[in-house]
Amino acid sequence: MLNNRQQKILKLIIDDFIDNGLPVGSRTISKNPTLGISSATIRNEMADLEELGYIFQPHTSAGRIPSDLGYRLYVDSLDTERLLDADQRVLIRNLLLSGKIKAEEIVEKAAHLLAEMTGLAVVASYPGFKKRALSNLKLIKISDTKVLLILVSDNEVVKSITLSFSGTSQDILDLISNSLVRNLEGSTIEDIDIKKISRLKYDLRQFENVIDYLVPILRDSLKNIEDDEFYVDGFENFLTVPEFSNSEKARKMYRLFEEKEVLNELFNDIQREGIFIKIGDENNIPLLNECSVITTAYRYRSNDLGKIVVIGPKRMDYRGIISVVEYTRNTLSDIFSGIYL
Amino acid sequence: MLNNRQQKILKLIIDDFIDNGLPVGSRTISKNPTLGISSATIRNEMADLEELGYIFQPHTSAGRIPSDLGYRLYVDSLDTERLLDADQRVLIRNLLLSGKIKAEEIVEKAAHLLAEMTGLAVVASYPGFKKRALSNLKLIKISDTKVLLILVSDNEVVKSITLSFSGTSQDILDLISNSLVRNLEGSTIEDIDIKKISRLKYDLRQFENVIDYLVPILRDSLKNIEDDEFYVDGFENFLTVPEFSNSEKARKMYRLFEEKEVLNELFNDIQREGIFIKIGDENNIPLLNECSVITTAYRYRSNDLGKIVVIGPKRMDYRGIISVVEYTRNTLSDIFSGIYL
DNA sequence: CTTAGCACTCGAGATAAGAGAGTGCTAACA
DNA sequence: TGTTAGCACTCTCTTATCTCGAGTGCTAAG
Repeated sequence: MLNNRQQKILKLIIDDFIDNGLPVGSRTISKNPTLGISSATIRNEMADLEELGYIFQPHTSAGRIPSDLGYRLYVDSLDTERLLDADQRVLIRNLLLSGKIKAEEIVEKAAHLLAEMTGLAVVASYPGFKKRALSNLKLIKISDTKVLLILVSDNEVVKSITLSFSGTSQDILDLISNSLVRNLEGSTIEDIDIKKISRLKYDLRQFENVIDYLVPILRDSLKNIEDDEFYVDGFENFLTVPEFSNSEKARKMYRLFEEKEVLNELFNDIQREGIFIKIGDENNIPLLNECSVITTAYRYRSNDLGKIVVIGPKRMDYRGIISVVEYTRNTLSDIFSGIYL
Repeated sequence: MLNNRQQKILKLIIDDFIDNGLPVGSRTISKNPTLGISSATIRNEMADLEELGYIFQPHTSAGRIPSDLGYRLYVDSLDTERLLDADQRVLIRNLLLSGKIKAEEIVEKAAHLLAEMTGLAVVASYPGFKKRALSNLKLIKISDTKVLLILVSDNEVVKSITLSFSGTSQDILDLISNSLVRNLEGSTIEDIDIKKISRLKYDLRQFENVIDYLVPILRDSLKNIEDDEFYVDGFENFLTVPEFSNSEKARKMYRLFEEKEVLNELFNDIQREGIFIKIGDENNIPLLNECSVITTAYRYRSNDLGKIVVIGPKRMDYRGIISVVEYTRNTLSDIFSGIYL
């Protein structure tokens, strides 16, 4: 569609606009020595690029700004070769490996790191839980009226639920826990139903009344487990972007990051393998029509564990950001897959 | 110091400024029928109030704005009698009592509720943990290389810590857990030291090597427990306040809520019983010099459990907000003290 | 002590003028 | 046929100037 020179000009326009945020004029481009053509020629090419929909003018007699289509072509033709130097790689890996070993905390650290390195907002979902197999379970007495149910999945994620449950000793809870583990181990957590739970009745006939009391409570709390917690970081970065520093927009953006339904929609959007980018109107969520959204999934062995979403203005350093996101995703996957043990 | 009429005028000025956010002129005040004096007289009084430091003019020929001192007098002379009607009380109580029974979640719900009802930002600290006595403990195997340590305090708060610890079965972990509970129960969590932990050696001589491996890991992780988690809600409200919608200020504010050291400073400030208010420059944190900060502690029986801090512009509806904060605090204390069981 | 009257101040908003960046078009040139 | 210099034109942004009006402080009379 576009000839070589047009592509080159488009790239120069977008590079310049990403750097400066101002409409790019023909003179600016003509100064580029690798091009060697005058501003008048550039103007002609620009008029063509505009007609084709890759750039537009905010008003007559202004420079050009890339359209969503322009950004799309730009992003698709980026060579996403290794951009990070060894130092940066070591830095990311060491930070992610240092200290924390709780799955949630590692994800949070990765998201925080990404927010800092990209200067954008980052939302991450925690490792999935409901679809995983149960690997361990424990009931712990908290008070006379409360018991904590701890569930461990085979991907090493832990959830705890407080139950209203009174008048049982820790010893009996231990027996029940052991029996439950024996009976439920290996089941997918979302598949645990009352039948499976009820099996423990046969194990522990002597505590029948306690178990009759416990079973419905257990069932209800297992039903209520949700995989819809998100970690948000770097929102403040939106406040520095001129396009969003308008208080009303900033507020709407903040709201967006707090609403689980919207985040669920964002996270459940179809996506390709690897790094997936949606630009402007390509986003289904209207509020993100002025943004670009970069999504990727971190993995446990060969299954998606959770996702990381980077959100920023369309005017962002795609190359750099893609590199950082990709390397962070890979490192995270490696950590969860036990490469670094 | 101030005569009756002056106090009345000051109150009217502040009420008007809180409502409208614009400097208050003498004519506006003179319209008040309960006063029955002309604007010229008001002007004289205003000049006196200004000389005494209770109000000031943003520029010559503008109306008056309350100073910190003015707000202080205003707040101190508020009758904080019951302002909430029965409906609101029932609403708050029911919302806090519905559903959640995990301590952290109840605090979060209360903070969220406060943020919504006051339209301000709310920061809450979770129930204290380190200074409480240990009431239960459990080691749970997560994977071949990780063990989860669950600690329960006597005020029913639960903390979990992931340990790097490999090659032990859940059965042995159960034995160790039981012995640890026996040996440590009742100790303050921050007082648990290597001596106390080491006692379990005598209980479980047959697992001596496992225990030698575990003891330093346990000690280190107990040392690292911190009571410095905060829940923040309602930041978006700052984005609607004209005084703060300036993006640079908003960003600084956002930062403030993310920095643990600053929040620690905020929470560890001296405070009186009940509801404690700091206005403008009374705040030690420079960023809050344009804000009023309302602090209160929720309690477990007769000990402070954690604090709730409401932060907003100095121009806020003190009466209404104090009432809501107070009632929420009391309800929260009642819930934690077991009144509603 | 209170108040009407009045000159004065100052910010906010409207209007106008100019500068400057950038365009599209035309005509000449290689 | 593609490229370029030249030029008139457009539109935003900035700055300066003016006016309006709310509000003040002061004075003098009630």
